[in-house]
Formats: sequence, C-alpha cells, structure tokens
Amino acid sequence: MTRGQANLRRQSGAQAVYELMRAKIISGEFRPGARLTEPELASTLGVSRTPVREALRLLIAEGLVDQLPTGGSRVTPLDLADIRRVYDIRARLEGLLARDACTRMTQPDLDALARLIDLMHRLRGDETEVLRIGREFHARIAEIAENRWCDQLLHQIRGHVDRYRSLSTREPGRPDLAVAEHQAIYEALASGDPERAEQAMRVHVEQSATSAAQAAGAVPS
Amino acid sequence: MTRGQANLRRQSGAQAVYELMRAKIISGEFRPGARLTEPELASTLGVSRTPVREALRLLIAEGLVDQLPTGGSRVTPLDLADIRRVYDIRARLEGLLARDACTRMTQPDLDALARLIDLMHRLRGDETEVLRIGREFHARIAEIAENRWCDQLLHQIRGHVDRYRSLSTREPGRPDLAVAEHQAIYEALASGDPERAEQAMRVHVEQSATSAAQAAGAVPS
DNA sequence: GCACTATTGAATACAAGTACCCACGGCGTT
DNA sequence: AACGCCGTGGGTACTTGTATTCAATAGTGC
Repeated sequence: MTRGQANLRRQSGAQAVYELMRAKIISGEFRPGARLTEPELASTLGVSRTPVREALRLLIAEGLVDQLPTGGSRVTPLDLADIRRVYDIRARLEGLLARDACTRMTQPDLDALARLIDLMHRLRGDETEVLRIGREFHARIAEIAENRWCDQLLHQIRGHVDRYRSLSTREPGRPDLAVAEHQAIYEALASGDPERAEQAMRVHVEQSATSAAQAAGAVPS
Repeated sequence: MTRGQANLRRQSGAQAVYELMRAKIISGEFRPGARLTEPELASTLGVSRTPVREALRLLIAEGLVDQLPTGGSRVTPLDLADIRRVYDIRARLEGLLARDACTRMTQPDLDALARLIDLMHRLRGDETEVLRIGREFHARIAEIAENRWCDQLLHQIRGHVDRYRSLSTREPGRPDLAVAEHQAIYEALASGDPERAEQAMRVHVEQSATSAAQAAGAVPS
C-alpha cells in the first residue's frame, strides 16, 4: 500500500467502453467486418482516445476485434463454419465446470439446482422463461465449481457463441429437449459421479450447437 | 520488406512490455503477490506509463495480474491446489485440438509428426531435447487443427501452467513415459479416430499434471 | 513521384481519490 | 498532578484514470 487508489468500485470509463463495445459487437450493432478507428469511437462515445484504446486492446485480445496488418482494426468477421468450433470449446469448458461442481457441491447447492429444474418443468411452455432459468442453472453450476480460470475462458468463448446466437432472430425452439437435458445434468450431479456430470453437460452444449448451427445457417441475412 | 513493415510496430512498445512482463511473471522473476505500480514499471523499463498500462490490462485480463480492491495491482499469487485445475483445462483444450487435427490432417502432416516421434525415440536419453520435441509436437498439432479460439485460450492457460512448472527447478523426469504418451497420441491420430486422438491427448496432459503437481508440491523453497 | 492526410503509438500533463502518517487533544491511570 | 494511551482529524504523498500533444508511418490523390 501505497496510497493511491483508483476507484475500482465505480466503473471506470474504459471498462464501460469495453462493455458497451462488446455488447454492440455481440448483438451485431457493430457489424462483422466493420472498420473501427479510435478517433471516431472516441468522439461517438464522448471520451478521449485513451479509454477507447484500452477497450480495443481487450477486445483484440478476446478475438472480437481484428487488428488489420495495415494498422487499423475491424470487428472480427463471422464464419458460419466456426460455430461448431466455439461450441466445441464451450462444451468442454462447461463440462469441466460441471465436473468440478459435482465434486464440490453441498446438499443446499443441489437443492437449489433441484428448485431450478422444478421451475423449468412447471414453466415448460414459456420458452424465454426456460431459457432464463437455463442460464441461471449454468451460472449456478459455475458458481459452485469455483474455477476462476474456467470462468475466465468461458466468458471469452461465450462472447463468440453469443455472436452466432444473435444471428438468428429467434432462439432455436427446442424447449422440451432443453428441459430434458438439464434434467439429465441435474441427475448426473445428484448421482455424485463427476464423469457422468461432465458428459451430461457436454452432450447438452453439443445439442445446443446443433440447433444454433441450423438456426444460423438458415438465416438469410 | 526492405522498408519498415507493419509488424515492426507490433513488436515494439506495448507488446514488448507485455511479453517481457509476462515472461517475468511466468519465470517467477516477478514473485507471486509482488505489488506492481505503473510508474515504477515504466521507469524500470524505460518507457512511459502508457504502454505499461496497456500491458497491465492484458495481464489482468489474462489472470496473471490481480487488481487489488484498493486499486493497486499485484502478481497473482500461486495456489498449489490450483495446479490440477489449470491442467484440467489444458487437457481438454489440447484434447480438442488433437481431435480437430485428426479430422483435418493430411498425409504430409502425419508424416511430419511421425518424424518428430522418430526423433524423440532416438533422443530418448536427452531429457531437454525430448521436451523440446514434445513442445514442437504439440505446436504442430495446433497448427494442423487451425482452431484460432482454442489457440487463443490455450495461450492463456499455458501461461498459468508454465508458472507452476517453473516452480520446480527441474522438469519432472519421466522421459520414457512422455515418449510413450506422444507415441500413443501419434497412433491415435494415424488411426483417424478423432475421439481416440482427443482421449490420448487428454491422458497425456493429465499425466503431466500429476508429475507437475508432485514436483511443485515437493519443492522446498 | 510527391505532398497531404488520416491514424496509430507514445509521452506528458492534469485531475481525482484514498490510505497512511503524524500531531493534537481528551481521558484514564499511577 | 503528571504521564501515557487512544481516538480523531488533517495534511501529505502516491497512485490510478483521462485528456492532450507530439512523432512517425502508411495510404491516397494529384
């Protein structure tokens, strides 16, 4: 300690710029391949180049922005053939998370997951609600696993996954299937077999991949 | 090519600072938990705060540097209990890479790998040489797989893995075992069965994990 | 081929915030 | 009554975050 503190709790401008740009890239508001220049972004966002620069660096490291050989940068173009690739990675990372969660889980944790599964069954008709609960289910598992590095990598991969997801206006409609898969993950976790938990999660994510690939592939533009 | 190309820009400045600091953290020259301040780093490295800042941001995003709640930053402390975690991740990412490589591989690719395996057998006695060839073997597989995202994540995880590795002065001496494992990976690739290739690679990395955990755990100081 | 322009990279200057240090005063104890 | 301890308050110093300025380079139009 030295004295200086930076207001970490308050979101710094650079962090805000990063999150904003990331969201815009993922949502597609910043189109794939769109050219990005620091001065323009800075003036658009009403800040100086400095925070923009930092945000850009992070986005480049994350792979959401490409640095052109000429020196400029652009939103990383999307290649439909890569959907499978990012989902393959996600499947393994989330699978590992499920495995870790399985070994660290306590009874209350399991109960909480059971409640989510129950909710999912009862709201089976409401697709968006099922999706929301599904996300919470995954988040809960990540929380239980307490695997900092896996979380970190997953955050990055999820960015890419979500880019492809946002290509199709509608989520792949496979509500019943999703419920069944989550149920399977829950049962695997409850069984206490880490290998089985990892497998169940992997299968689930890979199923999502298939749906997403179909949905994205069917999109005109 | 005669005149300065754009890549000169990439190498100098912030990128250089990033790579230097990263190497120092991995090697342990920057001790775990050591406090890092921008002005001090800047004056030490003979540059201004700006490139230091950018490098720090990347290292923070990578998890090699922690941002303290108070605002400062420090080299992320090492927790021996996490060795298994980072290796688990690496095992799955490298496994996936092996799988992808298996499906994309051409005969010349396979031949190149065969040459490496052959070399490894012939230099079986020279531990450092076996290690070098092992690294090249993995690099070649990554090259064949052409999985940009996997590479990117692996780069990050490898940073953490190498930090733990550098804890033990000597590499875990299991040369024959390593040769056998690489041989197994090669055979799996040659068989053309992606699942088998992934498994072989995963087993190999997990074996390394066990050795590394023992070596790091046995370190006196 | 040359000048111009636009953009990035680096350095410096400026603003803001917080923890540490120390001095001071009140209070309890001897 | 004197001495010491504790809590508090302000000043200081160090650090981060942002803006601005300067330099260099590549691309473009004439």
